[in-house]
Amino acid sequence: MAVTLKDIARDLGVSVITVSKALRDHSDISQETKARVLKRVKEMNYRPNLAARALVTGRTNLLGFVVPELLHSFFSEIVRGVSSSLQGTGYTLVTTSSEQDPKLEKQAVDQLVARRVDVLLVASTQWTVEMFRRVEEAGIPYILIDRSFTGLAAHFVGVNDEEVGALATRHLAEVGCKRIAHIGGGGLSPVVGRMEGYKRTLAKLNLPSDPELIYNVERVEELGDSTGYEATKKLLKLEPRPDGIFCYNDAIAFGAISAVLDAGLSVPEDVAVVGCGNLLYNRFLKIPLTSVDQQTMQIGHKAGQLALQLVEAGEPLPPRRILLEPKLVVRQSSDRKTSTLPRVARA
Amino acid sequence: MAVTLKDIARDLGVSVITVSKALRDHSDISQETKARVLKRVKEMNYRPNLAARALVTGRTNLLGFVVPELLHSFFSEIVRGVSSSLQGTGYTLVTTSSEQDPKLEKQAVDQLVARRVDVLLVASTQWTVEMFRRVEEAGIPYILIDRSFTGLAAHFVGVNDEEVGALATRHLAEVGCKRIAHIGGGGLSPVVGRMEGYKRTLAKLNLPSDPELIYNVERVEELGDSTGYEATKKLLKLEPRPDGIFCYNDAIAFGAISAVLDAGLSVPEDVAVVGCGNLLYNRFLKIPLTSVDQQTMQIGHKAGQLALQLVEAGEPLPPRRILLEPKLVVRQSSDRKTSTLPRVARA
DNA sequence: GAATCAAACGTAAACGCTTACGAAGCAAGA
DNA sequence: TCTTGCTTCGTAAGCGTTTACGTTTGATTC
Repeated sequence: MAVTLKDIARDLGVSVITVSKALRDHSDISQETKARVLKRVKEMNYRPNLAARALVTGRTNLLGFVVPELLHSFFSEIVRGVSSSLQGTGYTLVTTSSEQDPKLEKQAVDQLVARRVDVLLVASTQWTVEMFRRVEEAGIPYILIDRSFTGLAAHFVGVNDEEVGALATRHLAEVGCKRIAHIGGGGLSPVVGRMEGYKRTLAKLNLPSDPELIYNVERVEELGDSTGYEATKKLLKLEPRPDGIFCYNDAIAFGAISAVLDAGLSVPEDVAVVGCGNLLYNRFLKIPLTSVDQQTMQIGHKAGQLALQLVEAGEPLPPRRILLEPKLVVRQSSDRKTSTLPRVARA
Repeated sequence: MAVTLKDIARDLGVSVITVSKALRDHSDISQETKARVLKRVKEMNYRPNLAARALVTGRTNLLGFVVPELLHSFFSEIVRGVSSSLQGTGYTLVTTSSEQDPKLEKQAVDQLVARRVDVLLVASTQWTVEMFRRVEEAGIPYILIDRSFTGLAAHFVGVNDEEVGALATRHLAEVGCKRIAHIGGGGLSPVVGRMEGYKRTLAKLNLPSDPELIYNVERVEELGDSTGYEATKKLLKLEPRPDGIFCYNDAIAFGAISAVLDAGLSVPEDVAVVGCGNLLYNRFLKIPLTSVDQQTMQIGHKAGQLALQLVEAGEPLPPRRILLEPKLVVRQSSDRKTSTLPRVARA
């Protein structure tokens, strides 16, 4: 069916090897035959059989990327960034969603390992490190995206999550919030990091760091709008009531805002809300949402470049940790104009 | 590095063939040896080399899917639906975004054709049919998703777009709109179909079908919120002003609503707005958006199943056309409670 | 004019797997 | 005893490519 090297070789009266070499311009081949080959290749619309090549070279030219979900623009944008790095390189990106399910994630990783992808990118929902040990055994280099693990010396691309938490918390303080709550939870590194940044900042500013101001979810998949709604309903019952909420992500913040409004209170006057991720349509929301931008495109782009380096290197490289600086994007949900502290840039 | 059939065969004192057959349980192999093989395979954590298998069988167990973009939840949900069909089948889905660019789309398709994917799914941004001829030449079955082409007898999964247009337009009429505008344009089949449904419905209801009520964009990539904003600004200048806008998609509707509000008018009282696609967070918007749901998950799911049928069949099947019924989801942006016609179900 | 060398091309083998066919063993029917 | 047939396994070949190493040719050197 498809044109093979053999077809071209026969057609030109040379050996298969000559054609093969000409295509990857080996120094072995004369300019003249090289030209003849390339011409015929174009005419016959030859496409190398990548499976055959993979078999002999041991490289598939496939990159695997397992993300927790694709419905929000957050990971979609990271995927987009990775793709942009791969554009024109001949590498194909295989993206799989784990649907926030650690078991599905393992299956997806298994699939990609079985496919012998050259590099694996994972934004993991995993509790333990065991899965990655298996990837290591398979000899496949991998890069953690957005979420890292203590005790796992691996490549990582993401943001400084303590800084994320600090930015958000400090901003809420700046607009006059005195009791700042936080909705997060679960063991993921960004959750932990942001919580740290939140606590540290509260301490630094001498604001109350009351445990009951922190709402912790059990599992990752609960980090969505309905959780944000329920959590906020509970937080609003506290005495005294929190006047600012820092949410682990934007979806939670959507729910939080709804809950505040449903309680007959106003955003940002009674309660200011800040999310993380800076999703695509935050500015069209009921109350446009202030959010910590994590430079998703950049994360993806850098990760893609690192992935290419790892394949080119051909041998394990010492773990790199690429951290991007988060940026606060102020919108109505926190824009109280009652600044008590020096302000940060807005957008 | 990795365990091969040969390793297992040597280990068990049988031939490679026997192991191979046992794994795909051929009738050729006795229950006993089959059991021995499977046991050892598990112990040694053997994973077949899919590249090698692809080379000899000519099937890669890869499905390709080219989408226009992944940032909105629309295509992400379709991807999710496809994945759900593939779950546990051993097929891997390769999703690529064309970023609404016909050239990039061609490149992406070329890549996937070169990879010899077993089936190709495409939600195309193409003007012409030429690209698909090349896919046909390569002998790769393909399925059009969401967008079809007249004169291209191909498998298709999507909604009845005339019905989409009719649903939206009829609804706007039902809530009392007398001058209904439409924002769409470009040559894509859904655009054309919805416009048809819109016009037909206006005619049926004896409402004015004024050409100046229709805003046509030139190119696909313009079908976004900024276009919606600009288009609506112009539409609002008409005399008499339109009191309802049916938008080709939700992103356009976001912009439309913003423009109406910025003009000092109210939604839905002065201008009711309806979008299409029913994106994930429509209900959290400034004005929760009424939208025609296109059953994205279902589209993906059906497409995945059809794709599997096509591979299993191994030969070209007569083109199937799977049409899902669109459903109107009424929210605040059109909820005027001033019904003049019998109402449709709401959500 | 024999030895040396670089340039240009080819041979052999392998990557890991499957498909088609053949062979060995044993039981049953003639 | 010989054929027939079934079960169970193995042999041979090939999928399309690359890598390592040969071979040929003509030019260069002394």
